[in-house]
Amino acid sequence: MTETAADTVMDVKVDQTTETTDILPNQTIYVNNINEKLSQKKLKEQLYGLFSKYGTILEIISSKRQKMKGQAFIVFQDITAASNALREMNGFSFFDRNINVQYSKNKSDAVSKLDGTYVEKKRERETEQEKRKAKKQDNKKSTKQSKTTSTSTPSGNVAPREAPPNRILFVENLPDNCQEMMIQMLFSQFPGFQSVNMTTARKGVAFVEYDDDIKSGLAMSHLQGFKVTSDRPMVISFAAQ
DNA sequence: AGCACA
Repeated sequence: MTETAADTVMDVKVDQTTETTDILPNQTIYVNNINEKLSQKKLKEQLYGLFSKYGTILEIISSKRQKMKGQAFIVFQDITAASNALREMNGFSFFDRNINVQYSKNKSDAVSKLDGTYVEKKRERETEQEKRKAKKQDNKKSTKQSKTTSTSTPSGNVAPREAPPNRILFVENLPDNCQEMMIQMLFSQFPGFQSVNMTTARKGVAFVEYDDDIKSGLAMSHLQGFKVTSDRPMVISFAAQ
């Protein structure tokens, strides 16, 4: 009796988890497929009642515009609250509709204002009507202005750097008297924390290492703009490769 | 279906 290994069939259960992982975690959740019969006031009341158990809700945004009907943004204070709400409430039957819950694509203004990263408005604030007309004029622009003047960075205007996700965070705009222990206490409260490195060569910056770039991103979203001192919001970016 | 905050 010889069993050939070729006869053993691997019974692989194909788990087609249809997770919407195309959007990064966000402390704001985007809800759609909401019954459009609800008035704005009633809608917000109901959403508050349903979602406040997951954590502090900073704000609920909904609009009566046709484009925005049946949708709402629920801004949580914590990303974990948003995650739990998403997990539990996606597909929930709400006034005879199964609501769809995702992370918001964008950061809410309410969050940016708390972060200190809120930028008032773009210079050219285009209404949606103007956008349509300007659409045709959307030709090539000289992309050579992408150099940011980062020679000297004033303490109030440091912007996070554009970099792909990295498990190591680059933290800057820290006050001079900021010590490594202080940074560790802040960042170690988030899962996956590994270490802090502050080089004496550059003051006011630190590198914080996590298990992976998901964990580091989560910590960043929590601590972005955190003011170690009242005039110094820390600026966090993914470290350069 | 549809990602805004005036």
